[in-house]
Amino acid sequence: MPVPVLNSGQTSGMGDTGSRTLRLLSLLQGRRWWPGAELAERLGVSVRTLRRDMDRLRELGYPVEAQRGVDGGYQLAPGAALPPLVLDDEEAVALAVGLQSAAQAPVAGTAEASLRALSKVVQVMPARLRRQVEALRAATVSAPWQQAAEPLPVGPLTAVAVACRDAERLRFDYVTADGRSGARHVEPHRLVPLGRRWYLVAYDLERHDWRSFRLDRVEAPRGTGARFAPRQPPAADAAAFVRAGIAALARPIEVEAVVRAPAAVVRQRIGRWAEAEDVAGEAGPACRVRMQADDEGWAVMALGSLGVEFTVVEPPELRARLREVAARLERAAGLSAAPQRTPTGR
Amino acid sequence: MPVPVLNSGQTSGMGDTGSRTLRLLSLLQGRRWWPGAELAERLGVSVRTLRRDMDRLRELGYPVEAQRGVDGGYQLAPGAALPPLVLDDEEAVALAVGLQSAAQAPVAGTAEASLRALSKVVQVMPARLRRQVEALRAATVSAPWQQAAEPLPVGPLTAVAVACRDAERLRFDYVTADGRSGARHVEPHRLVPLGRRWYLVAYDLERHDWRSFRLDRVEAPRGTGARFAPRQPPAADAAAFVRAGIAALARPIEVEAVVRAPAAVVRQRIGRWAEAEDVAGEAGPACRVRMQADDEGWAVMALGSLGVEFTVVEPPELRARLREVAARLERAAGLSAAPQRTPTGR
DNA sequence: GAATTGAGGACAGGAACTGGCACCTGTCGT
DNA sequence: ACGACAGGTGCCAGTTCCTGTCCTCAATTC
Repeated sequence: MPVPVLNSGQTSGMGDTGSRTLRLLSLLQGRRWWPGAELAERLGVSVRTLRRDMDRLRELGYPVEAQRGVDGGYQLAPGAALPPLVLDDEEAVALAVGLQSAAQAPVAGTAEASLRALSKVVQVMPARLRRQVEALRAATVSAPWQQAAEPLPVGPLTAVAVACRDAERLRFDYVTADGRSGARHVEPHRLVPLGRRWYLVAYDLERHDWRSFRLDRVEAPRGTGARFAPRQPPAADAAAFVRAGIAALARPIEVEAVVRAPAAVVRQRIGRWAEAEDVAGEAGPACRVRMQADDEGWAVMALGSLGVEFTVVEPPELRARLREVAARLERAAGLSAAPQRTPTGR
Repeated sequence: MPVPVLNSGQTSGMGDTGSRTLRLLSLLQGRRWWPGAELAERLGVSVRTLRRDMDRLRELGYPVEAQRGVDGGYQLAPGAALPPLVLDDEEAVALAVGLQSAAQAPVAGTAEASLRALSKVVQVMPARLRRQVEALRAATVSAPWQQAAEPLPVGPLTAVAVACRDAERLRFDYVTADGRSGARHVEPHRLVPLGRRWYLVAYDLERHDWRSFRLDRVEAPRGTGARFAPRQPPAADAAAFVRAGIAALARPIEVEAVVRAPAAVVRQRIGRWAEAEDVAGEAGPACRVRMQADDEGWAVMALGSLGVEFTVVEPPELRARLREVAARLERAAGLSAAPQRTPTGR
């Protein structure tokens, strides 16, 4: 039957209490305050039964609060546990888009949880909604200069996450750092957010060893359907394993700079990607900023965007890059408005 | 047996089929594949009853798929409608953080939906989780240079959204553009995402007229508990009303530039905030970019971050700003590593 | 104090749920 | 091809639970 969501409609004679309870939950989530009479009418039951439904909800642990007297009503309050969320299509799409951007740029502790939640949603999301999410994803470049972290499509990300969760073997094509590509067949162990990227720790079934894969180099991952018994992981901490692996290859640039602004301001702006500590400056507030970047352009923009004076301390190469960008901006300012001019661009 | 959510406990004698159905849903969402026997055991019912539960779910519209034979099992597939999501605490926090950042930087069509979903979650979220969200929010500055959109705390944003949804009067302090602050008492009508900000369209009960308020200037909004009957809105399209209001005051800068890169690349990087169209360039690909910004620095960074040559066409003032930034970067590059130097900064 | 609105007990009829059993139907391994 | 496995279905009997109605309280507002 074409049930929209938890609601068969007028329900002429059917007295299915389970579905009704969910509808009630949905109604309570959709508006803060409801008069009992209206709820009863919407659910197609008597007021007495509505009260019984409320009792049921309360027994299940939902903090349904009621107000008596004139203008009384019911309301769902924050409680100990989170009730099941009943979302409509638009909300689900928004949720997926939001969660995805949260998963892309992993915040402290929420990355894994974001991914788990995202997997749950995507797994049960109708195909048409998934297409919407994919379409909107293109619009959610979180930061223009953050090209290092190209947004991953939802599908692959969650596909891998689900495979990890369910201990399902995985096949994909992988492009190594030196550009060679090849098919892989692995037993996925865990997804690790590190820096601004996701890494997959997995047991490579052909190389018979543990490997870590950069997720943005994983192409077309697909579960094989074959489940496996979890192996002894290569390290107690999967993140440590990945860190050890990538430390051997490309190490990110360690940037250190002195910025003529209070540390608080810098933290506010660059946030999680930098550490800032105030230093004594004889010319107004200043702070020392340390950050990691795997792209010089990124660091330049992050610092330049602060809008205050700064000096680069640590990687001398960065100065050349700064001059380069400065020159480019200078050219952009100097050129006439006419689009045709010297092709200095790449 | 000690089921976390949706379960009152062992329920000695009560045959709570509704709760069990939800638990089943939760289990199915938490793992892709389940053998029937295990599910039955977890739910404490016979396999026969489990099958009936599956039937129930299917009747409710959930696409439960089953696999027969050795190694068979059940799995919840994407279907026509979205089932209620059963999330744990961490996932809920991640969801709130993600949705909030999605709501902060409104993407095309998802802003309102994000906010709706966020309201639903926050409304029923236990206080301890709300504190976690608030704590994590600080870490989610979406883009360093995007200082224009200081992140709004979750509380106020959703408080206003809920008040709009439920037609509840609202009190708050408001700081006008010229710095005066005062208490307001309004009937909130709608939240409108415009540019990178939220505006509240509301009927001001003291000034007896419709006003639009910039949400980041709204302080400590709190619902009064008094509900009101919706008035005739000031305009069919709330967004138009806001647009008319702010057009009278500070109009954003219209930036036009020619960038030496394909339009597709620019769109990818600056995404939703700019329109780009390819133009014929005799020196490689080029495109004309139009964007709105209410901050010159923003525009400079957006363009500068593209990493390619460009020229500013439209606001001549922007060129001065470009030179200024270029000079600053040049100074940052030229200065010695020692932090002490001429205080050219502001 | 009256009106409103939720809380809760009692009751009777009826609907629905549960477990068990038999049997069918795909799927996979031997 | 055969058998084991696991889900699908029909049926039955017993029990439970749900629902609407009627009535009385309790809290809140005017």
